[in-house]
Amino acid sequence: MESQKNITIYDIAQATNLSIATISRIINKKGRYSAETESRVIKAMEELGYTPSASAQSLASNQTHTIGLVLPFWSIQQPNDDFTIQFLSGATIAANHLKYDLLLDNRSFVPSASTSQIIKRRRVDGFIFASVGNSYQHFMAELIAADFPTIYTGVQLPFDRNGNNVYGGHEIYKQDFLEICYQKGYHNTALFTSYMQAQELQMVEISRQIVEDFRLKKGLTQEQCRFIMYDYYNPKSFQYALEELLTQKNPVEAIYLDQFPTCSQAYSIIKAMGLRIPEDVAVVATSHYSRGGEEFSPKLTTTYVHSYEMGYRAVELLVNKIEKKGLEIEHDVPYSFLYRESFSPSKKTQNQ
Amino acid sequence: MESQKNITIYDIAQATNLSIATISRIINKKGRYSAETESRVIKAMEELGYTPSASAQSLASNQTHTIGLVLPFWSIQQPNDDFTIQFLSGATIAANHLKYDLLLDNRSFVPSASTSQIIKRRRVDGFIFASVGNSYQHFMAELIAADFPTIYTGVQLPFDRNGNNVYGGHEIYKQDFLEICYQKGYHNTALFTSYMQAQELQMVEISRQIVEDFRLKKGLTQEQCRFIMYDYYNPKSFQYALEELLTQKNPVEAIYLDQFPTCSQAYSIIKAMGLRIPEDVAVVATSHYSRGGEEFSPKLTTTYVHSYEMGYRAVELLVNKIEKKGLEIEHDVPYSFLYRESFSPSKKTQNQ
DNA sequence: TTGAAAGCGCTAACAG
DNA sequence: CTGTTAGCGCTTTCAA
Repeated sequence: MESQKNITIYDIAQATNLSIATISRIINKKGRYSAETESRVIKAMEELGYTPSASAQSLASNQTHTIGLVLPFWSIQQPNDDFTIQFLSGATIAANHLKYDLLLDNRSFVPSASTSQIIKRRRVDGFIFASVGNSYQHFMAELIAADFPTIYTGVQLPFDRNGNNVYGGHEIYKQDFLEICYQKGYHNTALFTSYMQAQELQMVEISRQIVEDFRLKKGLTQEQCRFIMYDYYNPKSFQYALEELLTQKNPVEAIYLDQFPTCSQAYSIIKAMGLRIPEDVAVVATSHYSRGGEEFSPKLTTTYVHSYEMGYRAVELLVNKIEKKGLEIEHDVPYSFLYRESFSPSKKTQNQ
Repeated sequence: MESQKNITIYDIAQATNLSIATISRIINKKGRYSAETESRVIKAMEELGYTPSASAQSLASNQTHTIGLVLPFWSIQQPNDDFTIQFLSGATIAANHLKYDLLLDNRSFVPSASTSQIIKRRRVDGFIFASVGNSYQHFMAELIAADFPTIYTGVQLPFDRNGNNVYGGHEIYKQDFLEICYQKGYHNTALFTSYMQAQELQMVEISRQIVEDFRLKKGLTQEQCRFIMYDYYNPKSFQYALEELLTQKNPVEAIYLDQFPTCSQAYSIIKAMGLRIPEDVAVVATSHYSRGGEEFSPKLTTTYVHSYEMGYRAVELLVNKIEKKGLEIEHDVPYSFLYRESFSPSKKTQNQ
């Protein structure tokens, strides 16, 4: 490895007979300089293969052009997390466009760290919290209170008065499913929620609440609108639950699932019982990428949560905040109800 | 937001009546200083809420304590990528332990960027390329040639003389599957490989090659050991292929799949034909997390690729390189063949 | 339009 | 064991 002297802004100042101040202006496209000077400088930079040092820039400008990204806690190995990977994709692309870097910054938020320290460390210009649950609420509250650029996913939090969130319809799409079923003439429905070891039960409770609220609102019985929690890693648990629903006096006509593997299982079970999808029972599930569901047969109807878009939007919103551009950016990323074969737009016509 | 003066190393030098040099030594646990001084300094740092500025440290020390992580190109939305998410988890944890940050650095590698510029930008101390395919080989070659700390996943590349890779058995476990079937008395086997739009066909070819090589080695016919490529998003394509294999004169006795959703489909199809797993046909698949397969019924036998471990190991190796510790770290992360119900350890005994 | 010079906050010889 | 001092490479007034 050649130990050649690192070429700096001084070298290119020298090469062009200009001062480093001018070079700096040109690098940052800031202040005034003649077009002629600019092209001369750019030429010199290319010839000498000059690239500004990121840390020198940060130190002098007090900006890092870096976004801290906090993802759900990693140490527990869990099955496919489409949300995270899609969110990450979108965030990466957006960061590229806006010329920011993404720092995976779970490290800043160790229990001992104080928010002010995190801010003062000046490692990043802002933070994005992607679906991290409650564990980070404390940090988020402080960050937001300190007016440090912060964006998080999900519904707006009580302590957040400025809408620092990007919302993908999380609590909404399950409600909508129930509503749609109700309107399309599906009379017995069930909403399944998976439970995995060591996962926050809070999510499960939210779903349970949605179902209860819906029942109340429409005056439905437990039988007409069920909430069912099952153990993800115990296929029998799901199987028994589903089989029972399918064989009772008034069998379920539509089910909602939150995991693709479970959908596959559901398909197996239903077919094994000699029932048809969607004629005998309709199936709907959550997906985080657009084609999710197409690999099923019959193709699966999904509530497609635009996780990719959410990641993109989160970065846009954050950069807007960091650079105080004051643009009006929509915080809401609506999900799509993607009708496919497993759920008929109308219950009435399906048996024709 | 209070515009209070930022507290720096000078402030804490003043508060303790020491010089900044001593403070710096204590921050970095480098050089000599008395225990008494140390505790005094630490106390002062806590009281004043001091945190060193990351960019100042980088500028002065020419180290960033940051690792650039390059993941497979994101713009194409694809289904669940367990490898990536697990790899990322492991890398995050390792980086935490070793006190490094992870920078998602697809941005450095835009077509226009030259490797030397990337290095000179000094944004990171080293790079990890996780399963990025051939698109980055050019960069990797230059980086390695320039002796810049670099680690990548997969088999060692021809231009890499130093073993800068971490290997998870990728080309091996499919071979092993065939070998195990052969030994256990499964005589007709098929290895399925999914094909997704816009994905590199190269991966598919590697699998095809494995099958051909195995046939040659054992003197098997096409019927005894098949390679089958199917369209992931066209379930019928898989279904027809599998049904045919199952109904021919000498039906397949064991199949290998590379996608979980496809496994689910296979289960459906097999059961719908009135066949049993594993008595009539055994099923094995790749998984990237340990419990993957348990959600199937009967539980799925998998070749469990330790992606999490690979991520962890990659970071360890890279840091070892960056800090020139010269530790002997194993590059190989063996996969595990996890026997579960869908594949009997012995074909002979299963019908008892 | 350009230049001079004072930092930004920290590290690392070197001297004591 | 501790202090002095010269950078690290760039940004940013303030003058010219």
